[in-house]
Amino acid sequence: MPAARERRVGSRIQRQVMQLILDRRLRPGEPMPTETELMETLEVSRNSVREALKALQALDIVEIRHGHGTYVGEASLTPFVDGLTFRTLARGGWGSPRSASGGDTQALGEILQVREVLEEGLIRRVAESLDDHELAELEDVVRRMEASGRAGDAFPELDREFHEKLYRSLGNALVPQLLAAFWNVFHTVAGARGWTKDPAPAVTARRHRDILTALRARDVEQAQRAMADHFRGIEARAWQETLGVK
Amino acid sequence: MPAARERRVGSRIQRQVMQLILDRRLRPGEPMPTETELMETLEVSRNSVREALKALQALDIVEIRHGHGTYVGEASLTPFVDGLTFRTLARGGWGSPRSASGGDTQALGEILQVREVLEEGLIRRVAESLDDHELAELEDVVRRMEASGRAGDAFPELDREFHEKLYRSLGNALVPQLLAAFWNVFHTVAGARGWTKDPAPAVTARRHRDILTALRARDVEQAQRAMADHFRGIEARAWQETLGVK
DNA sequence: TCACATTTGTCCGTATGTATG
DNA sequence: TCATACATACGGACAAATGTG
Repeated sequence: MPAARERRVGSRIQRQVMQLILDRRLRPGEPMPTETELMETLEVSRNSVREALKALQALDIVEIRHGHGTYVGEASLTPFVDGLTFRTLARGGWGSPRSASGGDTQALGEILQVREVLEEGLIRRVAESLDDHELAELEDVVRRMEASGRAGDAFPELDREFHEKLYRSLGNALVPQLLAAFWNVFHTVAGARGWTKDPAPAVTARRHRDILTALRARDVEQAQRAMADHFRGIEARAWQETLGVK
Repeated sequence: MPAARERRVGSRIQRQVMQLILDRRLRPGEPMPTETELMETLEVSRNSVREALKALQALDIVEIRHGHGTYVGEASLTPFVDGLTFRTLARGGWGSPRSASGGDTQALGEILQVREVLEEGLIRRVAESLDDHELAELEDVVRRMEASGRAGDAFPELDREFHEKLYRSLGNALVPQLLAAFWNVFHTVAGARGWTKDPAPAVTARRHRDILTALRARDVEQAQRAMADHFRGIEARAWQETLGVK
C-alpha cells in the first residue's frame, strides 16, 4: 500500500495523513478530520499531528483555517514558487555593491531560459488551434497594453494575462500554473533586487502585438520568432539592470 | 525587509527563519541555530519553532537530523515532485476497476506534454554545442540500453541518465532538476498504477539511438524529430496501459 | 563497552484566540 | 451575551538518536 514507499526522512504521520486523503478520496476544499480525531486514529499526540499538518500545509496539501478547521488543499505550485524564489535569493549572496552579479543572476537567467523554451514550443502547438473568440480576447489584452504603454506605465498583470489566455486552448491545466510559477519567481526576485519596472512599456506592448499578428495570420514560424524576440527583450533588460545602472 | 511580502498564512516564524538564512548568508549544508537558540532569539516557544522548522523541512529549506542538529537544506525540487505526485494521485480517484481512466490519466498526459515541449526545445539548443566527449558519454549510455534491450530488460535509470547527460552542456542547473522532477512524478504515478515496465525496451533503445545519430550528424531538425518520436512512443505506451490490458 | 552531553522527537496539561450559532 | 468547537501557543517533562571521551 505504500504509494510512495519510505520517505527519506519525512515523518510517518505525514505519509499517513496523505494516504488518508487518498483513501477517503477527499477533494480540495473538503474538511479534514480535526486534530483531535487525527491524534486518536493515528494514536499520536496533538503536537505530532500539528507538526505533520504544518508540513503538509507548506506543501499546500492541506489548508488550515484558524478557529475553523483543516481542509484539503489545492496542491498548487505555490510551494514550488516559494522554494524556487528562496533558492534564487539564497544562492547569489547579493554580490558586491558595484557589479551586482552573483549566482542569483545566473539562476534568474536559468529560469528565463526554461520559460523561453517552454513558451516557444507551446506557441507552436497553440498557433493552429486558436479560435476567433480567443484571438479577440488576446486583442483586448494587447489593446490595454498599448494604452498603458502610451501612458508610459508598466503592465506586469496584463503580461501575465496575455500568456495565460494564450495557452488556455491547450486544455493543459499544468501549463498555466507552471508559467505563472516561473513568472512569479522572476518578478519577486527582480522586485527584491529593486529593479525598476519595465522602462519601455511601449516596446513590450509592441512585442505582444507582433505575436498576436503572427497568430492571426496562422503563421507558426513567425509566431515563434515573435515570442523569441519577446524573450530577447526581457533578457536584455535583465542584463542591463544587472550590470549596474547609473 | 520583507523580501517576499505577507505570506498568505505562513507563520511569522517561518519567514523569520528564512530571513535568518538569507541575512547570515548560510549555504546548504551549514548548521542552523539549534531549536533552543531559535526560541531565544525569536522569543517563542520550542513547539512553535519546531512547527516552523517542520514546514521548512517540507520545502527542503532546512534539513533536520535527529540527535545531530538542523542544517540548511538544498532547496531542491523534491517538494515539487512530492506535491505534483500527490496531486496526480489525488485527482483521478483511481477510476473504476475496468476502465482505469480518470483525471489522473489526463494529469499524467499534461506532465508528459510539458516534458515533451521542454525537451524538443532544449535539444535544439544543445545539438550544436555537444562536444566529442559528451557524444561519447551518450554513446556509452545508448550501448548499455541496447544491451539491456536485447536481454528484454527495461532500463529506467539509463533513460534518466541519457536525458541528464544530454543537457549538461547547457550549463543550466535548473533544467536537469526540472526534467528529473517530471520523470520522477511520471514513474512514481505509473508505478502506483501497477503499470508494467517498458514492454518493448529494444524499441526504446532504438529511439535513443536515433536521437544520438542525429546529434552526431549535427542535424538539429532530425534530432528534434527523433526526440518527438521518442515521446510519441511513451504516449502510446501510456495510453495502451490505461485502456485496460489483457 | 560505557557513560555523558547535546540535540531533536514526542507527549501532557493548560490557557488563549477565533469563528459559528 | 453566551456556549461550543476548533486551532494557536506556551511551558515542562521525558524518550530517542548521535557524537565524544
